[in-house]
Amino acid sequence: MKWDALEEEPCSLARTVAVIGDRWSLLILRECFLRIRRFDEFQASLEITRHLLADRLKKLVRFGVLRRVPYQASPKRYEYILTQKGLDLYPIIMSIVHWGNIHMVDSRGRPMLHEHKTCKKLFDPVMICSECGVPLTAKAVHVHPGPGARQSSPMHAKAQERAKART
Amino acid sequence: MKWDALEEEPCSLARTVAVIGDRWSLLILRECFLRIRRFDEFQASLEITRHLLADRLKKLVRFGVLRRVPYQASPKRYEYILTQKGLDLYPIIMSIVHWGNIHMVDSRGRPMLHEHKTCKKLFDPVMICSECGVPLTAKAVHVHPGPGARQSSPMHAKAQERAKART
DNA sequence: GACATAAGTTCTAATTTAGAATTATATAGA
DNA sequence: TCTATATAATTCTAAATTAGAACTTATGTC
Repeated sequence: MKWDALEEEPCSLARTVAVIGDRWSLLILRECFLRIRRFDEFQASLEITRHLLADRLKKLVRFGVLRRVPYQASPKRYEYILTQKGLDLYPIIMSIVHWGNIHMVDSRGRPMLHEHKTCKKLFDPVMICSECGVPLTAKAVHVHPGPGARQSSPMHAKAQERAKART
Repeated sequence: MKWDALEEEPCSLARTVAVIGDRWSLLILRECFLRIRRFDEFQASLEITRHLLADRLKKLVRFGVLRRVPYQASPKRYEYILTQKGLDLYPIIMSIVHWGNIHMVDSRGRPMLHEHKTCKKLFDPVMICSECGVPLTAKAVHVHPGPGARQSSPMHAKAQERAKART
């Protein structure tokens, strides 16, 4: 499957993966949320080649996640700032960081702590149901095809049957 | 930067990206949460080459996200099931799907709908603060270095100063 | 005996990424 | 004027990764 095909898949995960599903994009976005904005700043804090950095920034701009904004007229210089669409990636970034905090830290402990300005406490993110407020687990969620669904493959259906039989 | 270096970074995001930060791993995990377990089922529902699928499954097993379990003795056959560490990826998957639902769907609408078995309603995931329960936004969070932190680079510090000046 | 199933492995060609060097445009100083 | 610096890239070659197809192994079935 080509990258371009991913964008067209009738699947919200696949389409999001087309935007952020490579390691550099996620690391660049981490920097964005840490207030990094300029080409050379990204390049200094990530050990990314200039080539790839230019490419990924272009991609993120094309998808509307970043906006390329002039900050100086002569010579023309630009910085890359998060759009609302980009800011909306925050739960993804936070849940990735949180999983790493739980499952990937070494003996020295967490590299970063998060403080909620609203309540002034160190916190972890918790994902809840918008309707009843209960924390979500995979087993408590049932998936239905929506209006944008595609027929699932025969093998997929077969696997679903086996899954049901297991329950 | 090599993939192996990512795992060693003093950053929970980078370390998680080392595990799930490529498109195939995320798509494979999507299938896992949809109850797909067997090699040929993965291969049929994703248009992945057998080569890469074998490679990625091995990686996910190595990281403890999947477990390779025999389901038939002769000939020996295995299936791949999520460990608790793997199940804990659910908030990441859900937040990725949700962002796609908001920002990437076409006119036909969402490919999938989620029903919460607990309250029996269609829902969206919401990320809240573990301490005060308020929904999280990037701007309401302040980041501190934790015990596992590394000194940030001079350029990073410079960028942070500029960020402060902007506020 | 021929064919089918499941879970891979192996091979070559195409694509992507790494790493270093170079370009473009303008400012600042000797 | 000449030289050096800053910022944001682009270009080049070599190395690594991925795509796509064919092959392997160990049964079980018609």
